[in-house]
Amino acid sequence: MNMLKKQTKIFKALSDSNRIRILKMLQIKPLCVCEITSILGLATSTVSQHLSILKSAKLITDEKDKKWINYKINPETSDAEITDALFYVRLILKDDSTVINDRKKLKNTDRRKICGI
Amino acid sequence: MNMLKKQTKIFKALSDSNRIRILKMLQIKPLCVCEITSILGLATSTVSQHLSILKSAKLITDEKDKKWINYKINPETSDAEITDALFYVRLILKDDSTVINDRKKLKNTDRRKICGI
DNA sequence: TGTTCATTTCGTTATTTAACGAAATATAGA
DNA sequence: TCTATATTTCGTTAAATAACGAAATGAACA
Repeated sequence: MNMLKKQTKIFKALSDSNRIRILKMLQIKPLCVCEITSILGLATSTVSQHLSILKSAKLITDEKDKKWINYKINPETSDAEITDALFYVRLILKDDSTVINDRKKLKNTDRRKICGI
Repeated sequence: MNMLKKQTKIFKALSDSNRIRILKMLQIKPLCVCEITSILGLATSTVSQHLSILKSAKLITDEKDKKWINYKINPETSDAEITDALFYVRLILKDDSTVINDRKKLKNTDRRKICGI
C-alpha cells in the first residue's frame, strides 16, 4: 500500500465520531468491547466493526486478557505515519464535552458488572 | 456545531485521496478549478464538489481573480482546530510519489492554456 | 467435556459518498 | 449588450458506510 493510500485509510478511520470517541477513551486505558459498547450505547457488533476499522488502519492493537480482548492505542513507534496520526489525535478534543463525559463514565465502569448478565 | 462534530467534519474532508492531493497542491500555490481538474483528471463538477467539501470544513478559502476563482489553504490563524489540521497535513506525505508528481505537473501548468481550449 | 459468554461474522437495510454529464449561473471582456 | 467561458448546481448511478440482530466462533473454566 502506497503512502497516500495508507494515509487516506488513516483519515477514513478517523472520520467517524464514534471511532474518535473510542480512541480518546483508549488514550486513558485499554478497554474491552463490552466496556466501549456500554459507554457508546451501540450494538456490540457495531463496536466490534469500528474496532476492526481502527485496527486495520493500525491505530490500535488488541491483546487477550482472560475472558476479554483488550484494545489499546498502537504502541508501535517505528511507523511514522501511525505515530504522527496518534500524536495528532492526542492533541485534539481535549476539551470536548462528549470526550470528557466518556472518560468520566470510564472511571465507574467495571467490565465484570457490565458483561456478566 | 460542537467540537467533536467539527473535528469529524475535518477528518471526513481529509478522508479522500483526491482531496488530500488538492490540499498538497494548494500548499504550493493557490489554484483555480481548471488547473486542479487537469492534474487530477476528474470531471470539473467532481473537482468543484471536492473543493466545496474542503471549503465547508474551512480548510480552504476562495477568492476571485479575473475570470477564475483561486482556491487556497485557509490563512486564518485564530481557529485552532483548522490551523492544527492544516499543520498536520503539511507534515504528512512529503515523500509521496503522487504528491511529488502532482506538484511537478503544477510547474508546467498554465491556466490560460488549459482552460481556454 | 460441556457450558458460558465475550467477541466476531453474516446478512440486511438505510444513508452517504464519489463520480459523471448536462444544464444553470455568473462574470469578464469584446 | 452580447458572447465566451469558468464554475456551480442538478439529477443520476454505483459503491461504500454505519447500524442492527441473529448466528457462529472460540476460549475460559466449572
